[in-house]
Amino acid sequence: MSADPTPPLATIAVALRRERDRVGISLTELARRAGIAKSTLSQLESGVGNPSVETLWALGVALGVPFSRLVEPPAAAVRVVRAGDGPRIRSEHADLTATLLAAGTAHIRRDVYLLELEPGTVRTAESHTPRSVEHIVVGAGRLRVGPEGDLVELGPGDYVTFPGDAPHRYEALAPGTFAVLVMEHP
Amino acid sequence: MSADPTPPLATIAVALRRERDRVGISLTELARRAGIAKSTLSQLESGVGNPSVETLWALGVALGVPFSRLVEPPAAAVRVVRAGDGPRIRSEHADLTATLLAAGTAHIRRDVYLLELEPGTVRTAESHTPRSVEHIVVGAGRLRVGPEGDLVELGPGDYVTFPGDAPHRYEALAPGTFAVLVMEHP
DNA sequence: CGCATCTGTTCGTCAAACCGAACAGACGGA
DNA sequence: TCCGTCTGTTCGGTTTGACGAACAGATGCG
Repeated sequence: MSADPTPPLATIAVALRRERDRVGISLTELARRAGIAKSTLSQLESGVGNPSVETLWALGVALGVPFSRLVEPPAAAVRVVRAGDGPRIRSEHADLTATLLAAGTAHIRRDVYLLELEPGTVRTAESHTPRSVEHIVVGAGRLRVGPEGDLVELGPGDYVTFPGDAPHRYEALAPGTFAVLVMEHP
Repeated sequence: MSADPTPPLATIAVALRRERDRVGISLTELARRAGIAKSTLSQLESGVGNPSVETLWALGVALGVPFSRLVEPPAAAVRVVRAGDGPRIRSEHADLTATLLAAGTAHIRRDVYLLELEPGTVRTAESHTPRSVEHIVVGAGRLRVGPEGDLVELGPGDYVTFPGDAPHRYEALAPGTFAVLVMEHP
């Protein structure tokens, strides 16, 4: 779990260009939003220069991406898991099934679950590993979810993220509720 | 939005001190291992100064921690993005809106999108960055998606993953189709 | 004590990051 | 065509981050 020994001089250049293209704005516009000189940005995208943290931070904010996305340096076949397929982890406490869709690898700690819940019971999770984060998107039904004291109600298409290392709970409010859960482990 | 507006000037200071204490080495020793002047490190731990990326990167390597641990503020708070909210990237070619929900962090380069599509048009993507991977879970409607020649049809709860660096397409087959897209960038 | 060696700090110098303006090229409208 | 406005680039001038040495304080050993 050591850090990457490659100084991201060139990585920053391509990352800036990639993220800027994603947002779809010009170099001039990005420089204006970030509050930096466009000459500076031009040189950064050209791969020359060693930006200060403040400069790169401002760019990250303007691009709407986390800072690390700009500095961390940068395989698969078609696989389908139909609803109801896949290895299931059934909760013994509540009417809930968690289906592991894609387990993370060493470098990419990422688990994608499909949650299926039925109303009437509450699924509580004490806490996961420190600094873990949960992302949830509801596909159908209604879901009351979140840390104790910060519960929110979600409908189809609603999204919520919250720390996974604090006690939290899931509770379906309508039949046929399902959601996508992306759990990050540090 | 997603990026933190607070410049991590002070965050870096406490992070450096914390990680250095964890390793159990002196300021002088850390400066030597990182190949930077100890005066520079002293000022950084004092909260003054705005280090360059190279400098901070060297410190991250010497400390054996990922770069982002030195700059990212501690934890994630509860954040809700209601359906229809969030910054949208609207396609000009088809009836599709992509909403950026959560950009990835240090080791985990992952963007979570909520895709909303209407039938009748086809959204084609040439290719993203090499080795990128897409994960899709359909929330409602029907979706025909995948690389050219390997298209699959998905209903609510269905899941598919495929390489993102090859030409692929999205096509809604029913009104009100939406899906969760998790895109990984290497 | 006297000296060595560590701790982290402060100071002067230099290279470089940053800025602003001036620049050439592309595109669109009158 | 001519003008206006966008694109991104390159060029001096100013600001500042990084360096190395000199510094005071703490600890240890003969």
